[in-house]
Amino acid sequence: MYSAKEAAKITGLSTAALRYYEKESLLPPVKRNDQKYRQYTDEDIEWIRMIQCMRMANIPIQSIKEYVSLLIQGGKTLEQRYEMVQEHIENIMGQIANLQKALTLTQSKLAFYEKVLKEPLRQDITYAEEWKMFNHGGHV
Amino acid sequence: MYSAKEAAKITGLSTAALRYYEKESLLPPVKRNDQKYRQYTDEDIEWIRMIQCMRMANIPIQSIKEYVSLLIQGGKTLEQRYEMVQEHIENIMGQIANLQKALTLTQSKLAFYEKVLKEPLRQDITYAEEWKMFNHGGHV
DNA sequence: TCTTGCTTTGAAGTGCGCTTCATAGTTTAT
DNA sequence: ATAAACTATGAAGCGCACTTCAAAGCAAGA
Repeated sequence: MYSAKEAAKITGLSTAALRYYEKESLLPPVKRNDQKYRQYTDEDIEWIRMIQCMRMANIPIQSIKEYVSLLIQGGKTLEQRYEMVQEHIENIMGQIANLQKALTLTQSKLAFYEKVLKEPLRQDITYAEEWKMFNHGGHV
Repeated sequence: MYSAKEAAKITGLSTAALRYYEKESLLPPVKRNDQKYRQYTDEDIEWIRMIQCMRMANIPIQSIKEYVSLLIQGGKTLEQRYEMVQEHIENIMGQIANLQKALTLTQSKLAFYEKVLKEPLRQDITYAEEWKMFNHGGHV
């Protein structure tokens, strides 16, 4: 059992974010003690970690909410969850592909700068020249 | 020379977004014709593609603005740009790492669902059981 | 007792990256 | 001549994911 502050520390989220997630039904209602203070269980913490994993994949709160709703409804929603998870995977792979593209381009930019920095005479290059040279390498 | 609408079509951005970028100094002031209408050159289009590449890497507008500012100032800012680009690369690699992590977990989730779907007797699994089984596989 | 520190709540505020609106001027087609 | 289609501007609005605020309750230590 963890207090709000402890749960926040463990997960790296703010107590406000935890309350927000609960309010948005991203996690089931957290148990309270006599003083109405939240008492996060290990299960709650794991649940939060699952949410963090989904957020890390930039899955919107609303989609997580839908997934969690199905999860709570149980076994009969298995196929829907299966399809959702498939979509998530495709989404993540798309994001990775975009980032890889940007990474490749940015790395070639870095290589370009390295080259120019090694040639002191060329450091008076203008931005007009730069992007011409850079684009010649095939931008986007 | 392209009209606002043409530039929008070519880049896939809205004309409003193009004006917004210009307003925020993400691209140098675009030339106008007699009627004050914008006339995007091929260079402008390339510049916009560079911005799109950076946005694809989730680089915030403000950072792009700073980079562009240095770019326009020219050669003497080369080292600063070099450092910025290095930071961008690290940032992108970090994002990819996070997504890979999320992808791996999501794929193991999918595998779990596939397995359960192949065992009709187990489809009455509850969410409590599910995450126990799933977490046992090592969540996050 | 009184302060410090934890907690609660709903409501309002924030920052980002645009989008939409309202108003107005210009060009083209019918 | 008139309507349709394009452009311009500043300002306001929006969706998202939280954060911050304001007011209040409870608990332990000086």
